[in-house]
Amino acid sequence: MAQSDTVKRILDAAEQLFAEKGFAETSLRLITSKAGVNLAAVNYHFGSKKALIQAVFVRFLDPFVSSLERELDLREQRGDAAQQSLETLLEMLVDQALAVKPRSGNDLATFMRLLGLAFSQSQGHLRKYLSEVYGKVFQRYMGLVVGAVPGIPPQVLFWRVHFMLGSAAFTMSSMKALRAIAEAELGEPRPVDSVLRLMVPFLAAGMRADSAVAQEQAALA
Amino acid sequence: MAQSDTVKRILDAAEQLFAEKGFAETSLRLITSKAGVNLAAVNYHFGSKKALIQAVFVRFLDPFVSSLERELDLREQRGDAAQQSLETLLEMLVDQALAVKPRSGNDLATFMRLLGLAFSQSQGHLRKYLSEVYGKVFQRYMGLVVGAVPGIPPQVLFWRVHFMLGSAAFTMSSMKALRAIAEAELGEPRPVDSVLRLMVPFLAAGMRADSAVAQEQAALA
DNA sequence: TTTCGTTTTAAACGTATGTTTGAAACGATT
DNA sequence: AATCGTTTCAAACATACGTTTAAAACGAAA
Repeated sequence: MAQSDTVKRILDAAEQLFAEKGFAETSLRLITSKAGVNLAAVNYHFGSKKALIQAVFVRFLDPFVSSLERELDLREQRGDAAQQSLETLLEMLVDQALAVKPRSGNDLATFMRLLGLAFSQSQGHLRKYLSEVYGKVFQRYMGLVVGAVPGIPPQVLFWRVHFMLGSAAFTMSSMKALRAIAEAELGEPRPVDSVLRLMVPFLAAGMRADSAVAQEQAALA
Repeated sequence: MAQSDTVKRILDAAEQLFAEKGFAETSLRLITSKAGVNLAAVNYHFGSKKALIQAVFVRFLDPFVSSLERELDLREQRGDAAQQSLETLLEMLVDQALAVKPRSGNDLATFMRLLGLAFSQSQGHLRKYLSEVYGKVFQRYMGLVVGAVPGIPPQVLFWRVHFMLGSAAFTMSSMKALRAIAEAELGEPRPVDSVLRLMVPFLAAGMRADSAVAQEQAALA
């Protein structure tokens, strides 16, 4: 009883602090004091700070990836998997992200920020771990994305996928700061989920940009 | 004589190491030992590590921003400033970046990575400093970009600009790793400058995506 | 109530960091 | 050759971190 409670308190505190300050900038002392547990509890229950970081990601990524996988299965057995439009595929991702039911004191912005951090701030160990655990689903999804953009050479497609990834990762990891700027400049900012949906047509249009032009651009170095 | 030499050696070492490992992960001891100078030299010549980071950025950003500003002046007095196409504006940025003459042992990838780090890894002090020093040019350029995409509501434009920024920042700061992956998957990877040019049509198409669709997407929350 | 594995605790350990110090070396000027 | 401001240097300082330790507290089972 006490065990799972301490573990949960640590995970909650770590999740929130990581999202606010990043990994390296968040010390175990800060985490444990916010969680109201002893400093040594992290090493006792998780083994190390690195393992704690991984545990935080597993806890919030597992439901997301599971539900994404279920949705992929569903669409595959409906037989329309191969003919998904790019927009539909991107919307699916947004919907799955929005569908993850938030825990107490843990809003969508926190989820988004962690997702962004996973790419932008991840130390070697995290990137390796995440690609081991979730790489298969990621590649399955990316295969569909690639299939939805016909007529683009593989080399160009590779980079465009990562342009897309970068746009999403940066936006999500800077979501809080960007919404603050938007509020100062334009008044009441969009809700987080609305920003996510705004990305869909932007990314889809970029993926579909004329590839002949792209090749030409890139050639005249 | 000895003075400027030590300063330059420190800046060179710091620039390269920052680009390789990031700011927090690069210690002063590593920098000074690579530079072949005494540890205390950094605090003597720059005052602090933060000031050193700023100095590194000033040294490589100044020529870039100056030449960008000259180009903006040129186009403005030619009178075609207001009617620049988005592609032309983006190409201008790429060309200016490519035109910065590399110092010894300092290639384009290093420059790109630092530029990416300026957005993705910047601590508070750096972001604040950079926006103080270069904010005006940045806004001037962004004004042209916004002007080149008519018919998009300001709220949507705001977010698309940052989608663009994110794509560029992420790609540049991960350039080395991504090129390594591209090599493993697709053989001989594109040169760095070619990747930059590949971004232009992708970003331009995203910026011009149908905004009615975008609004609609964002509305059905 | 005693026992025994689990969990919590306060304290210390070892290491790494940025910074400061005070003396030594240097180099141009007088 | 003596002087004096500048620069270099080895060493120490102060602090923060992740981790380990050993004893204490706990809680269910015997």
